[in-house]
Amino acid sequence: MSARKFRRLTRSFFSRPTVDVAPELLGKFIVYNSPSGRLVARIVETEAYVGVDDPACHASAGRTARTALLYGTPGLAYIYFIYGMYHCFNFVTEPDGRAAAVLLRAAEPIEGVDTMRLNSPKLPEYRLLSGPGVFCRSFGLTREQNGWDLTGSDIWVEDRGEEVKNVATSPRIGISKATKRHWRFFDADSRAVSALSTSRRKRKKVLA
DNA sequence: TGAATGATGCGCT
DNA sequence: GCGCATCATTCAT
Repeated sequence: MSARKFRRLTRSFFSRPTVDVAPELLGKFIVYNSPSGRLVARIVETEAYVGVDDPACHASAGRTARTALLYGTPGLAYIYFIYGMYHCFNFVTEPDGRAAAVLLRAAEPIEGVDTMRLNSPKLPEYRLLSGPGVFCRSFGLTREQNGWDLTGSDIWVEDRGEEVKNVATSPRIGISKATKRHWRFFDADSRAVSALSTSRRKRKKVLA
């Protein structure tokens, strides 16, 4: 039960090609020592945003004050504000100089469910972290945590030796560019995976 | 049950 | 000004 036996991901894990890092984050556990207690979640859905040549990646618009983080140290958090009310959480990837990141789209609540419920009332437990905006809201992550080191002592990622049996891919969600790239990765056996309501219902039927 | 839309603020042209 | 890596609610069927 001790967290001691779990292997924490180091910076070298993130300092690799983004399309390798994104699927490998599935089944890993993100741990956050939040002000309201320890939060743990199992990652079940990610997306790769691969550098200046990926039209969907923020870095494709060029290096700006906001995107400078993407070009820097891998293993940092890139958190941005979107649609006037939500935040999206990313793991910065690839070596210094290459601007890329992995968006965390969905996870399963493991510890700190009561805190998540306070942040996202009305949601059933399995949907508390189902979607990038909802994940940040339930975890209490905002731009205040932008640039935090994800290999530090406040927030980190653990490999608990669990395999994800069925990794599925699809085009990335909510973007209008580069939709041919199937750079969304998810655990096909998790009901916490985000999706448009239609496909989610179909998924539940298949699983039932 | 599925499609459409309103909320709401900021970064960039 | 416009568009945005979203979500919850409303509306049509």
